[in-house]
Formats: sequence, structure tokens, C-alpha cells
Amino acid sequence: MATIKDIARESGFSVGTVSAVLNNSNMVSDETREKVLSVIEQLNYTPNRVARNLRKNETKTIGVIVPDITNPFFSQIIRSIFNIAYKNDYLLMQLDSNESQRIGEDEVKALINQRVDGIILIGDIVSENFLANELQSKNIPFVVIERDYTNFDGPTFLVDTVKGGYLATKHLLDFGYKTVGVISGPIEQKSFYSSLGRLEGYRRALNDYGLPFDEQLIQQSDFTFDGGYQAMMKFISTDRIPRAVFAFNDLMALGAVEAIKNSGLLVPQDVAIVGYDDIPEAAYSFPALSTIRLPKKRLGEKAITELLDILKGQPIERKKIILDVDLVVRGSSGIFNSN
Amino acid sequence: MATIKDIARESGFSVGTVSAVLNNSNMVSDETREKVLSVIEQLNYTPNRVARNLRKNETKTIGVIVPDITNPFFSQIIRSIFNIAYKNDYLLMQLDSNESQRIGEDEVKALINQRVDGIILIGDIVSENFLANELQSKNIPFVVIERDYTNFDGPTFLVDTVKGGYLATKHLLDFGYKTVGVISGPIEQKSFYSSLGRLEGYRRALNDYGLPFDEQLIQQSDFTFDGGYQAMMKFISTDRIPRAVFAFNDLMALGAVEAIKNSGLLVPQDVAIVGYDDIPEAAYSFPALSTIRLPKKRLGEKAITELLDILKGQPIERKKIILDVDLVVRGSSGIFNSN
DNA sequence: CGTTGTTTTTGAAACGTTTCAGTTGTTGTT
DNA sequence: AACAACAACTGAAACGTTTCAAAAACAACG
Repeated sequence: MATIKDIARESGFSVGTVSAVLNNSNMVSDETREKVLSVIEQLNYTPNRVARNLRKNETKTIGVIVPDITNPFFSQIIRSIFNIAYKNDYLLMQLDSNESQRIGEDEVKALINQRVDGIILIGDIVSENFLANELQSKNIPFVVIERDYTNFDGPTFLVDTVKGGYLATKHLLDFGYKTVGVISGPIEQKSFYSSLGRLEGYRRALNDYGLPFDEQLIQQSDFTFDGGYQAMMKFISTDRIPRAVFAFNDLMALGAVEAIKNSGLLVPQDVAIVGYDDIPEAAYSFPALSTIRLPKKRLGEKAITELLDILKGQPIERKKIILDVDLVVRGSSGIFNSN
Repeated sequence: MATIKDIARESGFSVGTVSAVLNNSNMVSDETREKVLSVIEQLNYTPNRVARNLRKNETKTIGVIVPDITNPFFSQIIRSIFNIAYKNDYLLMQLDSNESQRIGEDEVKALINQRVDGIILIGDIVSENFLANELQSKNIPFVVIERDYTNFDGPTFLVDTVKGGYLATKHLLDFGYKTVGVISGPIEQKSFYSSLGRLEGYRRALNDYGLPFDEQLIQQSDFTFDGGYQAMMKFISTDRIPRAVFAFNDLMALGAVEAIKNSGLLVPQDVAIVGYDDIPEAAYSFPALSTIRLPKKRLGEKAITELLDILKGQPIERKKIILDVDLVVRGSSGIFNSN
């Protein structure tokens, strides 16, 4: 492959001049520029990014890690990140942590070795400690999406999960249901944005309607289809099946619907269901799933825009951005009133 | 960040020796190795990949381009590629061509500038010409998945689309249906693997059952949910609605199901449906969709394995690998017999 | 026709590695 | 004690750019 030296030799100018042409420096005469460009054309030369990267100490590359690239929720975020990055002449190095923190931390190290210019962590990729020691203290530019680290106050992009929980619950209560079952994800401190927040919203809605919080109505599950199925089955095996159920993600909601159907019951006539995430499946399932829609695209856009700003040298603002959510009403929550 | 020179200075050895330690050369004494490693540990040194890349003229990076990263079909392939690449110390540079050949070709150029070690093209990313002039003639190592270029006989990984079409059609014919409608994608030469092949399988099945091919029963569409909906509506507005329909992908099949339901008809009682791809939605929809399953994971694994072999210096075999498909029977094709 | 100022071009250093010919040190053999 | 053989280490070149001080070329002026 032709190098800048070949261009210099063939065109009769020095490498410095050729480089100036390549970088549109205005310190080069039009005549020279023409000549150099024509030789470049002729030799089909394209600059070696690796060499440039070494010299400029930047790679025009951003690392992105998600827990599961197969999950449409993440791939939609990634797509919006990619589009903006690409427009700004950045490419994405994209890794999948397989939902494992160990792998995730390994991957962050690999990205640092590669000298990516910045990193975007989506979801639960690394531990608080790792974040502090390997990322913050080493001054690696990075932003976080959909994970709220207690001791990190840098750029974080979240979604109003409490409001989401509130909206979903209120929607069901508005039909007149007096008890609303919950199929939650794992409940631990670190998962505030996936479970605790939604649960808080649920409590507030109950409270606003003067209804009591009943521990019995909470089934803890694991965010999978099967998990949702099992959890719903537990409800069904009970003497008092909740007539309305709020599942903390769509996959579990779909599992719950399946369980209801298999038990000879109808959605929403016997049990009304609301999910969370608005994955594409929600629209195709039958009955189509009422759910909470997150601004996935905007989440990605905000995050990459912020990261690019940081890379441009803008000081890092300590901030957590919380985006709004809304309710999407479809068939699964129906209009049946229990009064 | 510490460099190899810092390690050399601190440990009292030369850069050459430090480098030898880093590369596990056996030309260094155990004692020296220990000392060097301890300094590395102490200074928290990690080698700069960019510099190494420049010197070794390799980047340990593979570029992957898909038409739409949001499509689970592609993201599943990518995941299997990623896993194997990562195990072999390669990272993925992943781009999305937005279904546009112009963008796809642009992206390939960007990857070449970045000096990725190899490229994987999934689906219809670049034109035949571009493939020949920018990839083949420049000796860039690459493999192709799910696109059959007529003039390219290098490593290509396909799926037996004719068999897929045959299986889907035969499945419907086995219920006793005498006419099977088709909702195809765009029919053009380049799209052999998406439409023409399936159509060929369809014809063969009809033929085996002594049934005539009827042009009227083919609705050309565009692989989207809406397209499937519209196409089915056209069938329905006809005097003779086909009692069985084979849609060339699951998205169109789901759209068709929606159209049928909205017309007050039932699946599969009134119209039986078979799709193609086996996307996750197929399992969650109601009724769950019978479809043709492609070995997505194996497709990715075979492709990346081959590419890695090429990068290891193995001669490029001129070959097209065609993987097998199978039929997944679910509710949408039912067991209703029209006899 | 010198002087000054401005524009354009040059040449070499630098980025952080790997590689390899050459040097030094050690051990063994005669 | 001289030499050979081998092991361990060194030092500098090389990878292909960008950057920048310095040189060269040109223009304008008195």
C-alpha cells in the first residue's frame, strides 16, 4: 500500500507538504495542492490511520459495552449511538459482556489497551469499585447509560423509572382494579433503575389511590420470559389471583400472558397486564402489550453527544440526566372494569 | 500513561528486553522477567496497542457491517461472531449500513483506512463491482454472509434458501391445501438468497404435489411488517382468498396475521401462515408463528472461524458454504384440513 | 538592489512499540 | 589459558504519520 513517502517522492514535494495537503492546512498553495492530490488519486493512496493515531494520540474510536447485544432494547440504543458517532468521524468498538461483570471488566481493560478515545457503558457492566479505580482515576472519558452508580456523579443517562412504575400502576388502577400484582426483577440496591425505582412508582400510585401496599402481591423474578411465566403461575396457583399485573419488563409480561392463556384465562378479561420497555415484540404479541415506552433513541443520542463534547475538551459536568417515559396503551390492559 | 521506556528505565533493562518479556520470548532469564514484571505491575503499565499495531502492521480488529443492527436476525449472528473473535484476541468494529449500499461502501472504505485485519459483510452491503475493485483486488481479507455474489467465489456463507422455501410450502400442502399464496420480498436477480431461492423451493414443492404454479398467488412485497399487512389485504380483497400463505420473512408473516385478524378471520382456521427466519417475535406472537429456522449462530461462527484462518495465513479457499435449515411448526399453520 | 515581510516548503523529531544484528557474559572443552 | 558455543541483553532502525522550527522563495517597498 502506498504511503505518504511515495506520494512525496512522486509529486516532488516533501512529506510535510503532503501531510499539510491531507489535513487541509491553508499553508499550502493551490497549485501544490492540486499536484499532490492528483498523485494521491493516481496511486490510490489512503492515509494509514494507525500511524496517525499513534502520532496524534487518539484513535477516533469509541468503545461501547452492552450486556446483551441480542436484546433489541440495547441494539436500538447502539444504533442511535453509531449514527451520531459515524457522522462525527468516530467508529464504534462494540462488545457484549454476556451479562457478566467479570467479562465486562475484562472488556473495559481491552478497550483501554486499544486506546479508544472514550467508553460508553450501557446497563450493568462493571462494579462501582472498578468504575472508580480503572476508569475515573485513570481519567478515561466515559459515560454511563441506564445504570445509576451511587458514588459516581459523572455523566449518566437514565430514564424516569419511578414515573414509569407510577404510570403503569395508575393506568391499571384507573380501570378500577383494587389489587395490582407485580412481577419484578431481582431486587437489590444496585438494580435501582431496573427494579427498585419501578417498585417505588408502584407504591406511590397505590398511595395516591388510598390503597395499601401488600407484600403478597410482589413476585420477584429475573427479567426473562420464563421467569415471567413462572411468576404468573405462582399467582394463579393462589386463591386470590390479582386481576391486574404489572410486569417490570416486556419479556416477563409476555411470559405472564402465556401463563394466563395456558391456564384457560383471558387477557385482559381475566387478568390485565402492563409491561415495561416497549420492545418490538410488545406490538406484535396478542393481545398487544400495554407498556411503558423508554426514549431509547434519545438515550443513546444524549450519551454519545455528551461523550463527543467531552472528547472535544469540554469540561466534564457532574450530572445525571433523567429522561421522561410514557405509557403506551394496547390491548393487554383492556377496558374491563372490576367494579 | 507509562510507556515501555519508563519500564526500561525503572527496571534497569533495555526496551528490547522489556519488549521480550511482554512477548514471552524465551530469550530472557527468569530473574529478569520477574524484575521487569514487578515494575510493570508497580507502574500499572499496559502496552499501547496503537504503537504495536503500527509496528506489526496488524490491528487485531475485524470490521463487521450489517444492514440493520436492530434486526435480531443480524444481532444474533454478530453475537456469535463477537464471542469467537474475542476469544482469539480480536475486537469488532461494527457498522450499520442502514440498508443503503452507498453508506455500506463508504463504511468499507472507513474500515480499510482503519486498517482492520479483515472484514465480514452480512447481507447486501456493497455492489458486485465494489467488491471486486475495492476488496478483492486490494487483497483485503474478507468473508460474506447471506449474500451470493455471482462473480465472487471466495468464502461465502449461505443458507439453503431453496430448501427453506420447499419445506415451508410442503408443510402447508401436507395439510391438504391446494393453493398456497406467497408474500415475497422484492424479486430481483441480486436478491436470490432472500426471494428467488425461496420462490424456487415453492415451485418445486408445488411440482412434487402435481399442482400448477399460479402467478396470481404471488404478492410482491418488501420484507416489512406493513408490507406483509398490505399484501395480505390484497389477497383478502380478492374473490378467492388463499387458505394458506407462505410469507418470505417473519415480519411480513406477522403483518399478514394482523391483516387476517383485522378482517374478522382466524389463523389458522381461515388462513394458515408460515413465515421465514424464526425471529424471537415468531415465538411470542399469537398464534405463534410456524417458520423456517436458519442456523444464525453457526452462520456467524463458520464465517469468523474462516476469516481467522485466513488471517493466520491459511490460503483462501474458493468456496461457498451452504448451511441447512429446518421447519419449526407452531400454531399459525394449525392442523385444519381443507379436504 | 538591499531590506523587510509574507507565504510556502522542508526536514527532522516524535509517537511507543517490535525486531534483529551485534555485544557482552558465562560455561565448557581442550 | 585460549577458544568456542551459547545465553542474555542492548541499541538502533523501522512502522507511517503529524508537527514545527527553520529555510527558501517570493513580493513589496524605499
